[in-house]
Amino acid sequence: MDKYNFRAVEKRAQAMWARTDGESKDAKAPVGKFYCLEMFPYTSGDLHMGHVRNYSIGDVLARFYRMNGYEVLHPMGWDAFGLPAENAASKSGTHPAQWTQANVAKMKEQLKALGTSYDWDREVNTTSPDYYRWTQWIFLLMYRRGLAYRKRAAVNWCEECQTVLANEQVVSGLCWRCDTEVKSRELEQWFLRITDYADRLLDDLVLLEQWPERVRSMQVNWIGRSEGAELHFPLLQGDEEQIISVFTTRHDTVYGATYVVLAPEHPLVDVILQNHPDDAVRDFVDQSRTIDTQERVAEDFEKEGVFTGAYARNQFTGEPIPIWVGNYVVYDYGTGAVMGVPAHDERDFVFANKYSLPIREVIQEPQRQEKELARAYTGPGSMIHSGPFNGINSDEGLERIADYAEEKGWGVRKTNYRLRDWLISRQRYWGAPIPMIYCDACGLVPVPEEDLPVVLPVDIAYKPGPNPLMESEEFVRTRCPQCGQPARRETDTMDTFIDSSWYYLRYCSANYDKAPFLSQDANHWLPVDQYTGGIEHAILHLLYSRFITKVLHDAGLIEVVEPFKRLLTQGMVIKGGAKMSKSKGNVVSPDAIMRKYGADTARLFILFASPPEKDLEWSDQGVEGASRFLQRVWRMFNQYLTEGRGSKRPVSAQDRALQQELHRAIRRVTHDIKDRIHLNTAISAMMELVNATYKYLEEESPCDALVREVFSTLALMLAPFAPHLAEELWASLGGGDSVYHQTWPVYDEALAQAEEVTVVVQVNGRVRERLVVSLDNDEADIETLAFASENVQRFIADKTVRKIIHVPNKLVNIVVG
RNA sequence: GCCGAAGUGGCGGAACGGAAUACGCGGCGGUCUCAAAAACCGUUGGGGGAGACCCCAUGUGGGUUCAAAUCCCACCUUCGGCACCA
Repeated sequence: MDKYNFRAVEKRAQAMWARTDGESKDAKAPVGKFYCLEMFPYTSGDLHMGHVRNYSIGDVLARFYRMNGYEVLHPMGWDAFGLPAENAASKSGTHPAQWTQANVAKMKEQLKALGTSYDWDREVNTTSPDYYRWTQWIFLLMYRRGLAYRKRAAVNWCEECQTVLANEQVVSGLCWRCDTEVKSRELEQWFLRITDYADRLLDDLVLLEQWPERVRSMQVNWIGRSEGAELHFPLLQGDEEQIISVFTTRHDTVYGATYVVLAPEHPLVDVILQNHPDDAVRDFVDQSRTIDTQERVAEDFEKEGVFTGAYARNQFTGEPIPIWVGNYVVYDYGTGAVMGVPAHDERDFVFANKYSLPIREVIQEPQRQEKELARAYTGPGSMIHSGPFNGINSDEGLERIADYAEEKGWGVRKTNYRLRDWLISRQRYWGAPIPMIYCDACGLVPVPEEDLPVVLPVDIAYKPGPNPLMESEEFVRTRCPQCGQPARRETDTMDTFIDSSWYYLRYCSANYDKAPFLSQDANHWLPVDQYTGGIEHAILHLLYSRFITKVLHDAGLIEVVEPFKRLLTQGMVIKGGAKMSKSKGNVVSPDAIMRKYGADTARLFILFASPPEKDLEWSDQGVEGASRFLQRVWRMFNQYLTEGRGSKRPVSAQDRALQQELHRAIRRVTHDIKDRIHLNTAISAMMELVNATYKYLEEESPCDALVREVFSTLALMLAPFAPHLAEELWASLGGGDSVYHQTWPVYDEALAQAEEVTVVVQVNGRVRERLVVSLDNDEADIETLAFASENVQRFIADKTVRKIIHVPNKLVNIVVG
């Protein structure tokens, strides 16, 4: 018996696709459009198993929708700017451009070997001037719209990467790329005003019904909207004009505010120190200011404070209250100052007890027994000691106090966000240059659109160390577009997350050279119907892309407000319980697997082993199993078609049973791909059909027409998963054209229905008998049969029948007691 | 601490109010073979019983229901996000 030769089969199929490339794109009279997108890879050099998983899932969907008559956009490209290219260049002496190009070539070959069906006519590469020209264009658009600006601020600095990082790129105090501890540095940098969009980014999450809950919740956390009020506490001594503003979400407790605390960095601290010089305070402030943010948020960090000697007025009570400086107050958040309400805030309670500050209860805790307050009560309750608000419930008090504060001018309603503006400057070479010019006379001048792209010089000798752009006279020296005088170019490049935050738009008009994209193309294809990629981008890439989409929408360039309609975040590929990594030595190379078993097996295993969104444990035996299944299918076809044992004869019960299996399989495979994207169960449905067919073929005389129907359907259903084998099987059935030019099989509900069903008979919910009866049998007859069962009778015995639950064609439950 | 996800055979997982353990892996037995591999067939949650059958089991404990892996409440464990955020 011949063995299935995957090498020959894959070669034949790929040669055929190369010939017919482009044909499948032109669906005649499409039933609709389907934009099927997978996150494009960073060009690190090799495809890893995570990519194989990602792109296998996407390819199944693209092929499935094509066969279902959709006009499918399934593009691929390269996220190719970035630091690893520079690091590799430092190590090997290859120019980042060369390194990148070589990697693109290799990865593209690997993708093709995997049998993916990308539309390579739309390939994009973020390092190509044809691409980053438009990245720069988008930057200028944002600059014009007041969304790109420079400011001096404390920023995250990674010593290893020699560049600054956005907040999103600092993961628990470490650089997202190299795990180096991030330091704070005071620098002037470019920012994008993503905070202007905080509300919309948060509110529009409800539109993303087809996103995983956890991604949405991560974005909610990240944006961190907090609604409250800013309340004013005028300084009593010294300069009466000075006001301390505090942010609070519990302004209902303001009558209990017995002190205020300033962050050590707060500017008023210095003002107070001038009026109340005190060495102890000075020392405390100086010391606190040097403590690292990292250290400050540590679990065991001791909350400490010192009284400044100054007082402010709580305008609600009219009382003077002491002003403290506290090392736990974060200058970056809110106003950098807080009011202390020890009775109703846990931190304040601890702080007040430590420094013997007065504690005043202003919310009555319902049903409290003890007279003494043992800990802060943070729940709602009736307001007390709160002047005109006594007796009001604190929930309502929030509104009433806010109104009162605004009326009196003692404060305003205020919403705060955790989200910070997006820091996009990078002191790196391998990125898109920020298209700005510094002129001594005119100041900051944007590069005129017609001068784009600002080309990244690639003919310079790359060497490790600081950004070589700074030393490139040729790059830096330019003329001011406004006055024509000599000027300098910005040498910082853009965060590569900008490149990837609009690539899905570029695909729509990949070869258009007058604009980043044509609105009509974008409006045709967007939103992306199905976006597939790793969970690691839950915040970074997905938040930035949503932001850019909204900006482009506001500029009138696109209709959609959200770019990705349905999101699938695939799980990691792990081995031995850990993520595959070189350092752990548990990496399985896709090349090796494809060499040994072929692309179809690699795809099938990775899709079968786990549902897409869960982590997938790699199993060599599982790969064997996938390979065995494909062999089994191939052998079944080969054997039957060469032996030709089929015959024409009247339809038997066995024929009917197989036909039923067939239609059930179509129903399940279709539903599992389309509605649930549970590709593992779709595959198991096909396995069941193959098992049933093997059993059927063991019979004396299989019905030829039926076998051929099963075979051709199987070839069609297998096509998205094992594209090469499917092509071979289709050809073996005499189908001339590619299997992808066929339409997806349709199931017949009536044929999927069995003529005989098993009805379960329960007594008090426990199964006691199974009846095989014809479909839609008379209910009374079934109940008679049920009661006739000896075993059922045993459990009914002398008890009284209280109730009979009858679910047609499923079960009868006899309740006795 | 807050938010989210998940706990099912030896393993990956299926079922997501109506037969728990589909499918695959692994194990066991068989056919073929001098033998092995491959392939094919059968079997495989635990316990009891000669057997018909019975009992127990979906992280733990309650609840709703004729019926719960599935719905509700509480708890435990694991993973992920956020966090002196006022």
